[in-house]
Amino acid sequence: MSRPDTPAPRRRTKATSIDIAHRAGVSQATVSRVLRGSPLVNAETRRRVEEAVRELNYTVDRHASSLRLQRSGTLALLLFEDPTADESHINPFFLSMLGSITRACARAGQDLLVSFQQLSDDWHADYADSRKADGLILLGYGDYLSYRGRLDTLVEQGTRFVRWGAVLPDQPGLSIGCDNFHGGELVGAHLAGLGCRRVAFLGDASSHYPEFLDRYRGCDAALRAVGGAMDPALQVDAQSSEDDGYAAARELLARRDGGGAVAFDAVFAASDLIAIGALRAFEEGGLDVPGDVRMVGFDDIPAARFTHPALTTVAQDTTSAGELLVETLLALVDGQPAQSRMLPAQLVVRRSSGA
Amino acid sequence: MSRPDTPAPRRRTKATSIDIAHRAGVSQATVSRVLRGSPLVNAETRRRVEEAVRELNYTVDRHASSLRLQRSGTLALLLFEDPTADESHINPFFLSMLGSITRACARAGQDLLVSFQQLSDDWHADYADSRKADGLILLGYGDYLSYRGRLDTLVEQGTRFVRWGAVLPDQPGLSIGCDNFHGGELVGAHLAGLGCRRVAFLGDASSHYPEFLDRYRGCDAALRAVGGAMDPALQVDAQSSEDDGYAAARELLARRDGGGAVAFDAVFAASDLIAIGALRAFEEGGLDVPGDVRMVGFDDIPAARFTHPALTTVAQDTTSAGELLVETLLALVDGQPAQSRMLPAQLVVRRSSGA
DNA sequence: CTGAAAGCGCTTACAG
DNA sequence: CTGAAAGCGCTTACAG
Repeated sequence: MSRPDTPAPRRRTKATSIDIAHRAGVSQATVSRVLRGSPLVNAETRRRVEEAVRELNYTVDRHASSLRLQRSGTLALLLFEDPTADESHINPFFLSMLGSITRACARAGQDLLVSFQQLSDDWHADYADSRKADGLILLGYGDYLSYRGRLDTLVEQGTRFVRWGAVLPDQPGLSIGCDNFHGGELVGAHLAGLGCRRVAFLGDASSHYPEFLDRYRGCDAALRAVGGAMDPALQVDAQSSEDDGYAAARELLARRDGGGAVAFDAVFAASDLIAIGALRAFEEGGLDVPGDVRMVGFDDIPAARFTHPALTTVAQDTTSAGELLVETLLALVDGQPAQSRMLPAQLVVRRSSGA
Repeated sequence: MSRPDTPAPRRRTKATSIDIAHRAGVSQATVSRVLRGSPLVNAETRRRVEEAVRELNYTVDRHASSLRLQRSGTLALLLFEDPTADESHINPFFLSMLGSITRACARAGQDLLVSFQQLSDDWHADYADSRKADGLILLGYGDYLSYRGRLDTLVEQGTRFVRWGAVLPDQPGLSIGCDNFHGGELVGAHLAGLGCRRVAFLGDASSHYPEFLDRYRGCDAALRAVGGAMDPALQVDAQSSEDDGYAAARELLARRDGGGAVAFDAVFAASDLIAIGALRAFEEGGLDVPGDVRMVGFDDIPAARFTHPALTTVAQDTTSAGELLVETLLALVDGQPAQSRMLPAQLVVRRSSGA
């Protein structure tokens, strides 16, 4: 613990490139060159500067650098939430996207600013305009048609952004998304193979929610291949929460038992959270899964392995998704060509479908 | 789609305060005063400036502002991970902390930089020194003794930081944590009340992992109150993953059936993830929970509701935790008094303890 | 290969 | 109440 007799360092005041320059006996410009890896620096000079940098524990001031470069080295992740969502819970699927995006940013040497937004907030102004971030990653459920206009504004303003969601033909900006149609097909084919023909769908299936709609259509296509089809009487709206799923399943039971008298032998829930809510409603209603009804979800959130019975679902590759989102956004920021992309979906069979 | 005949805006070049000044017919300094809410501005002047700001969709450039103010308005969350952890999965408990911290930052008007770190990385340099953030929030499991030295360095350098974890007496910097000892007591009292006297503990219970150690000791204290005690022969190391829990439970079974011949009537898993792994091991081993063994976890992660049987556990108040972490860190950054704090723990009884 | 200088876009003490 | 000016800490074209 004895102090060596080096001059007492002035704490609190961080070293600047000028301090380094003095110490290394060069100009401040040369320090900057070394730090930015310029090739026009003599090897010995470089060595001296690097030594001083190490001794003073110097790091480039990011604000000064960003101001000068007009580039922040930072990406922002805006996670949109349903304003009705429970304060403390975020859809686990997005949480795992957040994890993979964070990792992808780290690998790409980018910092990541994370923010939860209400769809109603004034987000575009905040991030891109103030140059806090070079580009935006947009993530979240929500009514697509209601925020589409915002995307147009973003494009108009020249903001660089990539969206996670349905990959649609005439869409503003770029999107990375799961191949939801094929995911739906996998579900439909799986259920059809098990003899199901009356597949209920829990989830909005309109152009307001294009991801869900694609899942619905994919399932429909697979049923049609065996002479069946989805029945609109078996579709009940639900957005994304467990409670939505619970309510939707109750509604489905009411239709079956009420005047509607519609029968179903399987349920395709548009998300795992919806499926979990539905599972609860069925358990309360005395319906056995998969005995009486087979159940399939979508997303493969961690909890899907632990539901009772364990949930058959469609996994989206969140690791690749995060990488692709970051990669695509950086291409955009660098003015390089970039395009929307769809990622493969994969069926994960567990007990709830009784396969 | 027809363009109104407004002059074609020059895109790409964001407006600066000088543009606003020209438009409002004032000096650039006055624009800055208005934007920072200075009281020394005439009401009419203020109005004109605000109008120009709106018209040009102006936002203050954060880098310039931060450079001048020597303050970034940004906090950084460093999430440490076990280097051995599965790439794609983060402990759900930390994910929910992340959620609450993000919200707390938003409420406090702070931006949040999120980064995953290995305990071995050179993190302190990166964030505080480069002034990317005004302060750090440190989150994560890991061997406390092995990173303690880093905390000392942080303190020495005058870095502002708050740590989530065990609140220890002689600790460098401030910590916010759950009252782990009391959490353990709740578990011990609950199990004792159900007649258990032989409680196994799955988790490291050394000063390397002070949070787990406190949980262990709390449970021990509660058992002692009824004339029992924890038995070191029933403690098996496990860090935090499900696989650790699985392995630890297997080891426990081996001890019971092998030369050790140690009996147990309950298991207290140091985390829910460990409990979930143990549940799997017991199911494979043909042990019924809670019939043969009662099981209690810690954290109340979302999946705890869905395990089979549903997991009795100790909930930590992540919402308050996030708020307190941010609040405390901001006090530190502002040079105001701040202190370490413990948050209450709450027992959540579900089926796995057979209560 | 290196240095002196301009300038990125702000904020605020200073002078009126 | 307002403006002119200095300066936050960098990066890089320019001139040698």
